[in-house]
Amino acid sequence: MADAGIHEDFSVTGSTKERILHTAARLFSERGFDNVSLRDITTIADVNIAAVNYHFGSKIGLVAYVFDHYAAPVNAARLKLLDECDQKCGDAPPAVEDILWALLSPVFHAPDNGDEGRHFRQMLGRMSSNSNPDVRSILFNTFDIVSARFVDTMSRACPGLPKEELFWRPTCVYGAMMYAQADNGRIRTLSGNSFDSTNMDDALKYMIPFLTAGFTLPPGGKLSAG
Amino acid sequence: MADAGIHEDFSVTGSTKERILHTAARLFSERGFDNVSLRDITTIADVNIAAVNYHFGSKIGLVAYVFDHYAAPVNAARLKLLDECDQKCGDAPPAVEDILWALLSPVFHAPDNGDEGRHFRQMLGRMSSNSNPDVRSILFNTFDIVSARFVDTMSRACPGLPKEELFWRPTCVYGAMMYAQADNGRIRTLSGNSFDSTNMDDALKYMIPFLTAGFTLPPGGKLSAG
DNA sequence: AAGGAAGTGAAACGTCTATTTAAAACACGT
DNA sequence: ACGTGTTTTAAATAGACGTTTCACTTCCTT
Repeated sequence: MADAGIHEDFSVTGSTKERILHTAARLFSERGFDNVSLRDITTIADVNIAAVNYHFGSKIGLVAYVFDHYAAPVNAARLKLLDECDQKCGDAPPAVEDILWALLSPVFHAPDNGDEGRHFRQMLGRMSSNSNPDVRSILFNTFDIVSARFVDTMSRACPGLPKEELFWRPTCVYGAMMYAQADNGRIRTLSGNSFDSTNMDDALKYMIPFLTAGFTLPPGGKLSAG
Repeated sequence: MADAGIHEDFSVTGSTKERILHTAARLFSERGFDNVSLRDITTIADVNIAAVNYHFGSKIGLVAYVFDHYAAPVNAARLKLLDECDQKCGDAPPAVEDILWALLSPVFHAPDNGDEGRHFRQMLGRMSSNSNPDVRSILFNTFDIVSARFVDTMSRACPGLPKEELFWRPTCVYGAMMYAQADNGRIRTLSGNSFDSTNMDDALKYMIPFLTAGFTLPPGGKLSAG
């Protein structure tokens, strides 16, 4: 019913509910939560605005559904990999690098996901610092279990690490992860944009050694070799 | 003129322009840009709503002013410290740890700033992933010079580092910095909240060794000592 | 003291927002 | 073909938003 001239080149196929879901994921990934209106979504999805409240209850219900839809398989993969970290090492401490891989690879190394994976990553990065209480509780509920599991496994990988370190080191990890996901282009222009900074295999290849080096530092500490 | 009953316990003293400035900084730091209305600000600041457009032109003019007001001394301090990095080492490469200190300490290590420093940090963390084009250009204009200088100095500290590394490593640094600044409480509850995670001396104490370890890694690389 | 700029005040502007209503269209088992 | 539950539609609702207008007061200069 809407003017065909303003249709985007992204797919707006499938059922009404699916079109809303995919369009919402794309717009949330580009503009965050507050800068996307239901009218934006329903216009591009070529759907009546009342359909959102019919299928998802409210705008916050929509974003909760979108989050769960994309986060569920990611979290499942993370927990599976964290399980393997524990099994692989027996009674010995698990490997820091494996734990970081378990946390990062399910989000970054998903070339098979195509646009969907990228939309979820950017949406996450965009909303990770949103202050809306409803958005915050969705984020907490979605990632609390795997975050707690990550810190727990990491504390066993680094026995004797004081709790201050177990706060600031994961803070560095989560910050780096979120910032890389949002891909807001701040750093790209400063470091020469002649290469593909959207290659998420590179994100893993370069970030995991970086974060591993920080996390394997002795408590409080300086590196032995300068 | 507004009802005295809803006054906050923060200071709402000074001129009209100052009251708007300080109240805006506080609210932006707590709720970001989109979730703060001019009516929120002017109600708490006990000021007529028209005063914002009179003194600052528009809402985006206000946030630009607030940013510049707080960022200018921080950026000056950063550039001064980066200059000292270069001078100290002569022709030899500057030290990675010193460069990170130059970037981080002016924001984190400012106990003398009190509430103002904290408001600026959180505001920065909250808005670093905002997608509003006007907000983005304010961020770019405010921090581009010092960011470019940071990457440049770091590239001389790490000669031979490929440009992919000069993208992903600063991404980790900026991400960790922004996430720590926003202080959204995600990690705190997971690592035992029995200590003071708002101590910004700790932020420097623990984050700089972490990030230094990552940045001093050989290109592409594994650490020599496991 | 007079004049003029600077600042403040109450009220309204038009636009956008999420949400709701109720009627119409559809799908489908009987 | 009929009736029933589900989905889609157009229209309207109430409220929040940034911004503007203009009359009023305050303050400083001459």
